[in-house]
Amino acid sequence: MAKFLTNREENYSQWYNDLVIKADLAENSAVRGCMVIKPYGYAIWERIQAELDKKFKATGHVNAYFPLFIPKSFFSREASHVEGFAKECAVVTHYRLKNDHTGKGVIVDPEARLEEELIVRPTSETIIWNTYKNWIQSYRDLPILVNQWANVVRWEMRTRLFLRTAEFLWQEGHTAHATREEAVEEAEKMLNVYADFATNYMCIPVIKGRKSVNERFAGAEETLAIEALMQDGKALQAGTSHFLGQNFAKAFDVQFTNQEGKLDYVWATSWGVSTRLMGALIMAHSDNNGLVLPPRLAPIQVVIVPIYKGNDQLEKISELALKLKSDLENSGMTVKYDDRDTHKPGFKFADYELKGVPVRIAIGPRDIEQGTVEVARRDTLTKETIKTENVIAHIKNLLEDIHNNILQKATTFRKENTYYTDNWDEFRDIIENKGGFVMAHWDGSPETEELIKDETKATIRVIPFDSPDEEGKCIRTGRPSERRVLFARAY
RNA sequence: CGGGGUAUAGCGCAGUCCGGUUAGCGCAUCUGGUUUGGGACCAGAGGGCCGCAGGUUCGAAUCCUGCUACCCCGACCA
Repeated sequence: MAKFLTNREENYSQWYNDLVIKADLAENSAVRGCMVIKPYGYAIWERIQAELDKKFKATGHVNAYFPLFIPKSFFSREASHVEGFAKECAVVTHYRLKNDHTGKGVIVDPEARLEEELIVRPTSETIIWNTYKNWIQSYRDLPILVNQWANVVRWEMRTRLFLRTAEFLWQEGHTAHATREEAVEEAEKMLNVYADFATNYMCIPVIKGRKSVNERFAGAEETLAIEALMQDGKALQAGTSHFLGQNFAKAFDVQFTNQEGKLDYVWATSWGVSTRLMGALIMAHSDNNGLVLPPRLAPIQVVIVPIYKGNDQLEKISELALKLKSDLENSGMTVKYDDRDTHKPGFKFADYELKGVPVRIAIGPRDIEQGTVEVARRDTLTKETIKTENVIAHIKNLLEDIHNNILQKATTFRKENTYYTDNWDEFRDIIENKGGFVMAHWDGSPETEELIKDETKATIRVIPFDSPDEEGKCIRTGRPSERRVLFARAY
């Protein structure tokens, strides 16, 4: 089985690379660091978008679109923001090509230099706050709750499909508020939206918390994040939400008149998730047979494969298959009937397993005779024979079972790979040899975090919200600590 | 951006050291037939500017120079 995939236990990162390609999710393009997201991969992203978009709308947000290009001068307005992104910006300097005078090919027209260079957005805070300045005069104009679905570019040195690409797709929410409290509440609310989505749609349990100063977003006063644990024991940040304070309002002079008639700067948040979630989805659940997709995000939830000899059999089987398909669809499921005659059933079985389709129905002549179908589930790779009249209800329940099982499995895995330690040698041993989350005490200083990072490659993923107050000593320096924080090596 | 590796048919590779028939092999593709309850079999066929651009040579996949992309390891990051 799965003889085309690298074994997960032998070489996890090669397994991941193979899987992305073989499951037809994405491939590298002719442009360095930029991927082509293939139809099946994009279909999963569309499912992610659809569900998140619903949640954004349900929490009062609206979609809009801002430019891809940002004038260079905008970046220098917020000091730490420039510093954070300067090293990875693509810059547009010219607006025209012309024919090369030697005859072949085109060159950049040196006379078409832009007066002000444009930055391809690595994120949109600057252009958006420059715009919000015109939208906001009074407290009556607030809050502004805008999201945009867009692509952004960060010129990464080393890229991996979905996990880190030079161009990626994401959504970025940018909100403006009259009070600090309201903005803080918004940032927390959206983090909860992400956490809920990760858990209940992606079947990935996450730890919510604050980022340390070192890991904070450039320009934020506070960065909140959800962290997920991958099967190789590395952490992956699955969503971030920033409380931006008045930093961008001050940088772009966005003031409003409050109810007391006084001028004040606007309070801001921004929050986002990217196509990196695809990487999380793949790495959290999949196995040596291929993808394992959570039913709520699977583009195809049920596939029906006919097994037949000759057209007579196929006709009978198709009749039942099409009836089942339409009944399942009427019950809200997405179904594909694969009656291609160009591939054998065994090939199709393996192929849909590779692609992570949660449920497969096989119908052969024996089933027609006995009034049954064979139902196989992807997560456990088990099969059972079900009476045809029960199949709709059965599969509806089965999809729920699969959802719960995948989530349960991921939760158990995380539990088994979360360690508590107060001993530095043990800490190093866990990080180096076992991987996983390590809850340990930290003295709260950026210097100590940096030191631990240099020595172990582990960083503080988050300071968890639910980490209880607990007197202790810093794992590295022995200085006093008030609570445990979450350490791990990260993607 | 530093170190290492790779680039030959759609995919995976051999050939490159030591230049010399018509550049091979497996998978995939196409045609015909037999098949179909876990990645089918037999027979035949098609497919190549040897990554790109220069150079050396009577002659270059093979030697030299430059460029580009990908993979692995570091530094940086969602």
